[in-house]
Amino acid sequence: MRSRRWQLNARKRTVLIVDDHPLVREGLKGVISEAADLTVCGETGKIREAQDLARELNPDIAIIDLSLEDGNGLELIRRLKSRYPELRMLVCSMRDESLFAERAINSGAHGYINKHEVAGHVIDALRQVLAGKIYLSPDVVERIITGFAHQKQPTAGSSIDELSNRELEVFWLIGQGRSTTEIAKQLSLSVKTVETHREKIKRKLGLTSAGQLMRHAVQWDLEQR
Amino acid sequence: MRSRRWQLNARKRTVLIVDDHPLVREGLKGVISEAADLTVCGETGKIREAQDLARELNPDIAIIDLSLEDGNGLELIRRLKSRYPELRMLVCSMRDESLFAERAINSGAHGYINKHEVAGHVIDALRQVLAGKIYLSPDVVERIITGFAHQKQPTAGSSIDELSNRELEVFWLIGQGRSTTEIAKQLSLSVKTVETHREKIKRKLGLTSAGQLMRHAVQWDLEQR
DNA sequence: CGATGCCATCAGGGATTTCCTGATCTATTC
DNA sequence: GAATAGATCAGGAAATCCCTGATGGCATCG
Repeated sequence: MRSRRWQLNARKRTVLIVDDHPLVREGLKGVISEAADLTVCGETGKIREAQDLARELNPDIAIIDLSLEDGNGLELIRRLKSRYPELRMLVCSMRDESLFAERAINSGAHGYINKHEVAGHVIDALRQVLAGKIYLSPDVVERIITGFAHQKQPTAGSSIDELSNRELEVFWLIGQGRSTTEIAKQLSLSVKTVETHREKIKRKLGLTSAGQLMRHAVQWDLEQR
Repeated sequence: MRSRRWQLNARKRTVLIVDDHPLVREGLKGVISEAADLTVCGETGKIREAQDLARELNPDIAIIDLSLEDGNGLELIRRLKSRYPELRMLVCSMRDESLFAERAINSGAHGYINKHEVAGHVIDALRQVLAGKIYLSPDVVERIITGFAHQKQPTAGSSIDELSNRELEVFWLIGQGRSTTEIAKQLSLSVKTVETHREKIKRKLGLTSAGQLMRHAVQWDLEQR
């Protein structure tokens, strides 16, 4: 078996699991335990515990879900990043939106994989991230690419940062559930202008329909706590 | 003679896992494999496959998630119930609303447990359901009881459990960002029918526009972690 | 300076969705 | 068996979506 090599020459890399679903943790443990070069050193579903465990166990990599029992995974990523710059972080979320992937990467994560992906991909993702690379789910990559298709270079900023002030204003109002007419009235604009803003926003965020736009706007709005 | 009757005298009870998260399936397999009286005979994340597997494998019990790749778990429960009345069914959902527990039980399920519960409870739940009992998560029980205590609320509250099963299904799909046409296609319905469902939902929830409906649906969907 | 690019504004027009009303059939309830 | 609720679908006017294109303002850069 080729796995012998790892066992002989290198210690196993340690993985900390942070996910608020016990069954998902169980699944991850099972899958990871089959990899000869990886071992799970700890698990939790809470942000506070995750920080404690990171300190105590000093893992090589953390696999982090975005929705945790006591808060937002993004916040955890930022904290771990600032305190343990060497720690690799792979986000494993059930939300398949690049919206979150970008935010996660920007917050300091090194990869994003969603739970619907075949379990086998997790090992690949972990190894790639441990090797210093960035791992993204194929569909996330596609989404990001279409989102940045019209740009010269993929800047590190979130797509939403690319919105102009006016566009952001419209985006925000969309997130409130306002109709095009209402927005036009509130901003004293023509309905046609608002429609154009919506088109621009969609293009910049790589969205394909009004429904998608609305969904992202609402999510973003709710994310702003 | 041994006290462990099932190990000697009875075959292991077979479990079919229906869940659209590969990692959760993995976790369930791991947990169930530790029970001496239970064995996993099959797994899938799709309604169609679930029906096929139920026919081929004739499991003793199915553990079913409500959100599946190609539709609603409640629908699956109804179909399995009508075709295999002997089949026991335990719902294992990430949605912790008693709303769903009641609907699941009414649709023919024999238990409801949510994924946040400790993995150990799953075995208990499976055994109780196999023994002919109804299993409900403690918090679900509590919710139902308190719900009975409050009984009818003033209609101004506009609650989601006013929605019929079909309406809830549509509401759910709206929250996923699906368009009316997509929903119609997925449910094999006329667009007009879906439109009517949307109208009904709006009326029941006290909403005034498509935007409001979308916003609430997305918000609700996100709350179901 | 002139070219270029981004921004904000608005229009045309066909395709699609929304919104309101009403109809039919079925199942359940009282 | 009448009443109520659910699920299904249709018609038609209003609103919107979506794509394309246009205008003027303002900045930057070579």
